[in-house]
Amino acid sequence: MSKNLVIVESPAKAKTIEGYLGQGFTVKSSFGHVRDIPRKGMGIDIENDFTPKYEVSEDKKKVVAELKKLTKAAETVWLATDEDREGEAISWHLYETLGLEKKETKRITFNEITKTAVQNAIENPRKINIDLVNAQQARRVLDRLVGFELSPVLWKKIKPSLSAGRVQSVTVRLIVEREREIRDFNSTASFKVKAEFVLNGTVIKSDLGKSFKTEEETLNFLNQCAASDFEINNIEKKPAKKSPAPPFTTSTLQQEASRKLGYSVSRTMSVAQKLYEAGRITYMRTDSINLSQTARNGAEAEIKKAYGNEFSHPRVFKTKTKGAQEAHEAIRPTSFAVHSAGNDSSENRLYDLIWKRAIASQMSEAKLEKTTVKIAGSRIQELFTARGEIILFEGFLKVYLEGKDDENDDVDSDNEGIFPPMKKGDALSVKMIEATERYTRPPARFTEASLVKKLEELGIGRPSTYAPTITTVQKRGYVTKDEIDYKIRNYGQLTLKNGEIKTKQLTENYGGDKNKLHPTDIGTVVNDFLVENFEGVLDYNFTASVEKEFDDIAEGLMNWTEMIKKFYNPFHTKVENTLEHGERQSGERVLGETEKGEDILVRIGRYGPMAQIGRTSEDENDPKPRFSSLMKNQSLETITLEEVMDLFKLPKDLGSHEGHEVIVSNGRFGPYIKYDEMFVSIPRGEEPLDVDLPRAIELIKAKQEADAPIYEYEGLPVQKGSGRFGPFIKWNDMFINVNKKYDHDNLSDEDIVELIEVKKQKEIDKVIHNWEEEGIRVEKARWGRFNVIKGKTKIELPKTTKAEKLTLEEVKAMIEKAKPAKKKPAKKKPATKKKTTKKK
DNA sequence: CAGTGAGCGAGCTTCCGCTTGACTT
Repeated sequence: MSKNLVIVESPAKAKTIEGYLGQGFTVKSSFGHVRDIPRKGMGIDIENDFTPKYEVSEDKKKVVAELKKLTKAAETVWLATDEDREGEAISWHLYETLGLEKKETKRITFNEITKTAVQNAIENPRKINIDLVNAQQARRVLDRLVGFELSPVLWKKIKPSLSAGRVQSVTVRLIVEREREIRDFNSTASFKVKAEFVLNGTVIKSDLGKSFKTEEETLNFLNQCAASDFEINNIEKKPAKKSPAPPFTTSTLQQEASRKLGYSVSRTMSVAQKLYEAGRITYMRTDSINLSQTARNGAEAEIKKAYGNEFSHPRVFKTKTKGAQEAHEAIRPTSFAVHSAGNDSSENRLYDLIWKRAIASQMSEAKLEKTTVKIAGSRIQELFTARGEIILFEGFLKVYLEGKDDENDDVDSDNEGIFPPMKKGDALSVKMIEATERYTRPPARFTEASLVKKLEELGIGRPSTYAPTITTVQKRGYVTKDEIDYKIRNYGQLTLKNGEIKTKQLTENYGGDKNKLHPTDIGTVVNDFLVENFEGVLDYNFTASVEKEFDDIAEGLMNWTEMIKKFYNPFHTKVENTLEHGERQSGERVLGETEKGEDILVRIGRYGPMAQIGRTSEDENDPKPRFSSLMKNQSLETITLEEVMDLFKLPKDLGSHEGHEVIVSNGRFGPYIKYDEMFVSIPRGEEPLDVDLPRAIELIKAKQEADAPIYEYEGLPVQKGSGRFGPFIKWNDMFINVNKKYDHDNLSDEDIVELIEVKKQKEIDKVIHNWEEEGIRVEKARWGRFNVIKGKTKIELPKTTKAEKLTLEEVKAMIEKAKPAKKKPAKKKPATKKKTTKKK
């Protein structure tokens, strides 16, 4: 047993550091926080100075037990968790749970993992900083109070199981408000003019500073152009510089990987995690843009070697990010000498991006020369402008240029670089002048990455939570990335060529989006409710202002329970008031009424957004209201009366085909055709009301073909398909992923047999118990957990379960206990039976 | 939940941050 036990947060870090410390030191990891407020219940003694009740988290019991054992054997325990608020708290929780009062305990920190930094830390130990710990407790308690008091208000006033919190609710707010900006945006059109001139055989592209409101004005202008002589009016040359961006933080890595590689933020994180575990890059959850001295030296050496001395320009970057805690370095390669790394192409590409960005940050500026040429026409007032840029010295551009989010930028008339020799007064001939009608564009919807950028600017959330937050708001149904259909509009184009003006009418798509975040109806209703009643917490500056107070607590200038009390008292009063007086919210909008005077309205129902004709009345003899779900691409805020009336035209009987009825309807998964026990989805963009019988039969046939078995194995059909996790084959109710190794379109019979056999063996391997006569199985499940399965009932058991030792009796008892919790809809009462066919 | 949109109402849901995990349709 080793004399010294060092505890860090991450196992990969533990491995590295153990190498630096050598004999006499054992380095272990806590895997993050080990203790927390219980998952269920408030877990805070509000009456008693907000004392939090802490317990070792279920999935950390094993880790804690092992650390306890090692602690006993060690002479000195070194708490080497991160140097920020959460890290300090982890150390304190370890101190408390491992019983370190009786031990020689030292707190050490380093914000870079280099040999000198680690050895330095060992020579300069300190004590746990309880002020910093208290700042973390305040953060934790505040988040629990906000989350667990606001959520129940939503359950009562809107819908059960909803959630609210300091971070997620503001995230949703950003998306809801952006959508409203887009909806309310007044798009105006104007004619933008571009021209191509020729000088000594070279084409010069340019554009006009002014745009024209009407076609008439534009035509007039082009007529003047046709009668004009053009000449160079002015030439201006200006030197310019470009500097490299700092190395990556979590947020900027997510943005660039999204722009340049098309990765989602969670994919970026999991690919980066692999590179980190392989020792290729430094820690990927960081808000720092700082590089260690060792790293800067490494970069300098590599730049000089690979590109030459003149390309090297060592730099130290200072963060401007609000609330940055800088417990780690920026994200960089562990060795700059390694130009390429990773086990597959996604790892390769991300590593390449990280390497280039970090290297570029230590390289010289690029030197440019920008040229602006003004061109005048004899019969027009306005000047055309041509711009060019020449690179005099590449500098960092040799390896890397930061991407841009697409902006409202129609200017693509920049010349590639060099203009032909020219002087003021030179005559130009017109190759073409083109005026195109362009609409102003509303702000862009957020992508995952641009949302992360915004959150970081507001100081909301942390590197470790950006990706999970985006998942949460989607999982709660507040936000989706569903495709938004394009609309079509006309625009005009006037072209002057060879002295002749031609007019064209063209069409373009607009308003559609793919992979962009937008709110659902429930997200919008929840947001409006929260903003109206809890403006303080939903304020974009709420986090920033409490962060300031956390800083004061960390400095020892403020008492944490005082701070929480000051927040909680008015907040809690507001919660109580809202519970008592707040109205139930359903996002209801009355769109009109029928001839009989019944309301036609839309609102959120038990199963989502719906339309309704008539109201439920007290009198049982009154007719029941009619209901219909909204289509996926419709929303409460924008649906029209006409669209609502169309909904009630479904289900629609199209007639029959080969002895079976063909019915068009709208369901949980969108519009579909029902035909002989078979459901066929109607493709996106196709109006269900426009589908006629021949089209329906076409779709049915296509589906039958796609579903046709591709093989038969042990008497059961094998089908193929493509789902959320890529291509699969289906056999005997099992989904079997077909990985890239196979050609999914042309699977051979041998491939199919192999895939099935491998899957079958996997299924057998994960079974721990199988009581066949009872129909009960115990199987291995994800995260080291176990599942008890009986028919459709599935109970998840924690990791710590000794699954092998479970007896049938114990398992049966579990199933019994679990049953009442599983709410099963009541059996259909014969009394509510409806007619099976609508037609008489 | 791919025909729904109440029900008597019990008992449930929920936060943010720090880690890794390696399954799912």
